[in-house]
Amino acid sequence: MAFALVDCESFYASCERVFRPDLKNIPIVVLSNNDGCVIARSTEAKKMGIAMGIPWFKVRELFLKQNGQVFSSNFTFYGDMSARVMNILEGFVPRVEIYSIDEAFLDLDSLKENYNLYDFGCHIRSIVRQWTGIPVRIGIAPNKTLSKIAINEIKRTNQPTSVMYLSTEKQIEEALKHTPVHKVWGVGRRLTNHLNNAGILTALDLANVNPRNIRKQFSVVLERTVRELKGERCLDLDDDISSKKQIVVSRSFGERVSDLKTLKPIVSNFAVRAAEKLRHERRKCSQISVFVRTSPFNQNKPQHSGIKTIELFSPTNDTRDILAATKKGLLPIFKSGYDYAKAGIILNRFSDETVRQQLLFKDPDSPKENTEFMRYIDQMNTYETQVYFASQNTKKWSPMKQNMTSPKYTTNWYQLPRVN
DNA sequence: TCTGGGGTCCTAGGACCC
DNA sequence: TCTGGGGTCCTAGGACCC
Repeated sequence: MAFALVDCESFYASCERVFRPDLKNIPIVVLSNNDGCVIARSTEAKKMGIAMGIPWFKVRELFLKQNGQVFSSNFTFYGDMSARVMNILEGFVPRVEIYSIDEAFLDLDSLKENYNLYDFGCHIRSIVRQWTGIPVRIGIAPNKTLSKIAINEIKRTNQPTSVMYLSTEKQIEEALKHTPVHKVWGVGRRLTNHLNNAGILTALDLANVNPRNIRKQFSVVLERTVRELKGERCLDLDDDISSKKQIVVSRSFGERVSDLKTLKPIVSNFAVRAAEKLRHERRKCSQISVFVRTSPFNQNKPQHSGIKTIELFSPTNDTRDILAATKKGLLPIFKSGYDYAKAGIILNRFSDETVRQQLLFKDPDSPKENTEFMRYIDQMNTYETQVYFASQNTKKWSPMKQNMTSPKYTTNWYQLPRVN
């Protein structure tokens, strides 16, 4: 009984390298939107001491002086590369859970009993590398939490094959002994403090406590973690793609926004994008939240954050309904006199697209809901937005600063790589 | 000067019901 | 005048993840 965790090495940085072989061995960092902070680093950049999440302005000088290469984030490209990797993985076993853009869990229980899982891992790794150019690590263990531990062990010991199989109790114990408790999946900053105070410093310490006591003192969540460290399987694979529960579209602004006239079209853009995502998932939603907030880093300026949730009479995925609700939600939370730094839309309460609720009474704001109509708009906008809604900001998707983006190598005909 | 975006799960407490 | 106890559902917020 085992799960495998496949984890792409420095994913965004590796993507940038696929079509730029000249960047081999060169430190690479990828920045968040607005070129705000560092969200990915190649091994070389990590060695330079560039921390994850650090604001770019703090390390810029040092990094460029040492001939580092920097990229603005290019999520269209990374998303496409991710889909290619996941597609390959889905060819190996029937049950795959795509956990994040750069990680997937594989259920290996369907394989024959005498199958050599370690060799299988090496095979997967070499195929993914050959077909996509992306290097992956593969951790194999009896459950999800331990497969995460296996990945950490590959990093810690610099395992040359990048594959590790924790099968015997002795191997597991050895790995746990070397894992500080804050590296355990599900143990964050708060819990680390509490656990350390209680004398629990390593994953092995945590594995040796009584799960019932942990539940009483902490939570069921941590109890499950403890049980998994002991080898029990508490977390199953979730390979149901329709199980998504919410869709969020939000951005920080490149420049602060303080008037409603500017804010409205920006938020409308978020709503349009959220509705597109919802239709792409073939779902409808019946609850929409709008939020705005000032920058929490700007302590000497007045702070305000507001969220308004709008309930819909019947589920919809029509952009016009979502725009109408967004407008209704934005007005009560907007207060003038503040410099807003971020806003967003959250869609909740999903149902299947085919569900159509009949209204008992005809409501004056009755939903516009026209699936066919929206389908045509989506088709026209597949590659580039051609049709806008009147309330949108047609110039830019949001006021965002981004200057160092690589080409959309794999998704745009005009940006294909050239061989000279 | 400059600090991401998109998710999940759990819990406490309020509203409401009988 | 006196004013219960037990339950469910919902929401906001916290903690965590990549």
